[in-house]
Amino acid sequence: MSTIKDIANAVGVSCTTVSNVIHGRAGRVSAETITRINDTIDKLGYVPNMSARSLVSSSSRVIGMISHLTSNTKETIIEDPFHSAFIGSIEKTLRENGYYLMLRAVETTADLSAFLRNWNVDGLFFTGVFQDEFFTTLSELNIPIVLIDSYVSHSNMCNVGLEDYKGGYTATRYLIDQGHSKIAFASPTIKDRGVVSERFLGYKKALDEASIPFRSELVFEQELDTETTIALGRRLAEREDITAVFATADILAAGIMAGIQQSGKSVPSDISVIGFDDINLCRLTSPTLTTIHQDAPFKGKLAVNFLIDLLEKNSINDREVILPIRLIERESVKSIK
Amino acid sequence: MSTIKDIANAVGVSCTTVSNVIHGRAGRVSAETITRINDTIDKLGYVPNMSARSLVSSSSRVIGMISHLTSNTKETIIEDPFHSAFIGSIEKTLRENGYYLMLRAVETTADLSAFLRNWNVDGLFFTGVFQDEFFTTLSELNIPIVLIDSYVSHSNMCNVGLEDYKGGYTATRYLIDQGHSKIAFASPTIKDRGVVSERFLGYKKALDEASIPFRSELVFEQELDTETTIALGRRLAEREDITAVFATADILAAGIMAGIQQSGKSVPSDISVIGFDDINLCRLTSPTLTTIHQDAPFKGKLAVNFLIDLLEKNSINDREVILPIRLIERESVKSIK
DNA sequence: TTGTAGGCGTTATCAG
DNA sequence: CTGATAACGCCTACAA
Repeated sequence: MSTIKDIANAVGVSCTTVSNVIHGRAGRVSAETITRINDTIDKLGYVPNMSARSLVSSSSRVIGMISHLTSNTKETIIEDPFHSAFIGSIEKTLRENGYYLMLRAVETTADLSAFLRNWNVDGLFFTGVFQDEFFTTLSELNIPIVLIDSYVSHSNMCNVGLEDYKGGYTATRYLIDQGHSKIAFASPTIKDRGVVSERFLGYKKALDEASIPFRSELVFEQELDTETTIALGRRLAEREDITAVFATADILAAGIMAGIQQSGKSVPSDISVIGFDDINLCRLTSPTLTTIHQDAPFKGKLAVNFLIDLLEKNSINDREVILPIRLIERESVKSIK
Repeated sequence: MSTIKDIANAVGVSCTTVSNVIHGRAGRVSAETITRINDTIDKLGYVPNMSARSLVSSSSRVIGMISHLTSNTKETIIEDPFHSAFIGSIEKTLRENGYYLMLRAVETTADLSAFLRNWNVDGLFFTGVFQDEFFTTLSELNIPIVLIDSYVSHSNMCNVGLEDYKGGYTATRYLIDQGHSKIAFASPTIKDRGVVSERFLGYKKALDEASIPFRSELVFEQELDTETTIALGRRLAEREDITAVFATADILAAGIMAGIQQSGKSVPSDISVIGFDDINLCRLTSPTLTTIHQDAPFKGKLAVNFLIDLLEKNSINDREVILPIRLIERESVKSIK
């Protein structure tokens, strides 16, 4: 547990000099002292005490990845298979830039700001933020924030998003092009100005363009747990007025597909299914799942780069990146032209 | 950003008294002062500066969840769908007990100990530790450590594991009971004294008990990425000397199943498949996947409870918990008796 | 080129 | 019951 003082004593210089060397303020120290100090640092195995640094500098190099717990959401973001896909790439990039990642779930805005002040948190990642009280708190926070998959914007935040509208449109349009017109829409709760609502608007747009009347009874808002999604598949299988389903998440699509199949019907012969995200699962189901692809690890990487630019006060060219989607044709959609 | 000093000034007492109240050392403070201080704390929105606490106490309430990066493992544990399942429950329980969770990937033991000293880390979670140099470092660490899924033990660590041997045995025995004798074993690299090797031993034991000779050409060690697992399924489908496969992970089993099906063969008619873990995916494939169940969130919860007991110096009844497995029969195994 | 000194917010010791 | 005071490790004016 050696400290700067130990190094200073060992070398026979003052703490200031050691500190200067550690921070690369080479101009003020003789070359010889620098090497002697560096050697001693290695020999004694000195590592900085971040608490002490944090205390004196009011910043910590701690980045929070926040998961907003709502009353009906007991799961944290971390458990969601899609989001966990990019947390690894976030940790990696942060680490390579000298930052540390804390995972934290919060229920209230008070929880959040307490957490931030507890640790002098330097920056934040947030996913799926809506235009609500929470967002207001965030916008007053005065630390760099990168929003992922959120349709809100503010001058001191950056956004990494996806062509959700286009994705919804593309999926639906594809089904229409294959001859479908009785197309169900399945998703979690459609909250205003969120990822899902954008995809929903895309769905409606495609219908509209093809002069297919929108029917609200074909919209199914569901939880994403496996039981519920399979049950939905069963219900869908019984209806005569549906030939295709657009599900806004692959796990939902897979559950629906399983439910349909368990009802003795077939995908895509009886009902076609298209998903969203292109997670690994898509290639493991039978039939394989046609879906809208997005690059989750890349999303994570972009988010970190944004945050690091903000933290290091680099100039930001844009405040927002919207990643492209693309259709991946597999086997779960049948042409009925 | 109010501090203890601010509170002290506002109330007209000393920092010491405020600190005493904050830490519930009620005996030394008058009831009236206590309420006045608490009121002011609420009014001013005081939250403790953890860096300052950490600095003076050499402990931080930070718990590290460490992911060991090896040269051939670029992925961090966090990306693994099975492990990410319990990280949420770990964060939750830690938080409820006043701890904070840092995620960190390390390559070397030096990385690890630097990290620990950077933050005065109070405790650690580790998964899949082997009897190697890394373990030696861990055992000299002198902070509470909880090992998950690791077949090494040490006096200052606790273990949360699973009946892996029994799981391997049960899966294989089940296949045998269904009339199979040409049973392949598929897994990631079998490292000595690891989860996989235990399951492998269980597999061999079951074969042995049934007087089925072990054939090393039926052992397939593979990476777990989707491409590779599907390719393995294809290879397996071409062989005449296999009627069943035991895969040590559901994602592997699912990939194999997909590969078999994509080769035009059928599961379970041509080849039976049994997995391990019982993740959600098992109910989404077609046929649904017969597997060995384990309770991942519960594993996480146990691990945290262990760690908290160690941290708070509660007496530990056992240093080790081995969670039970059980067979879940679904549709991917066919009786050929 | 190097050193001194004060302070970041908190806790603990000891004295009143 | 309450209050000074020193210390944790580090940083940064400012001084030499």
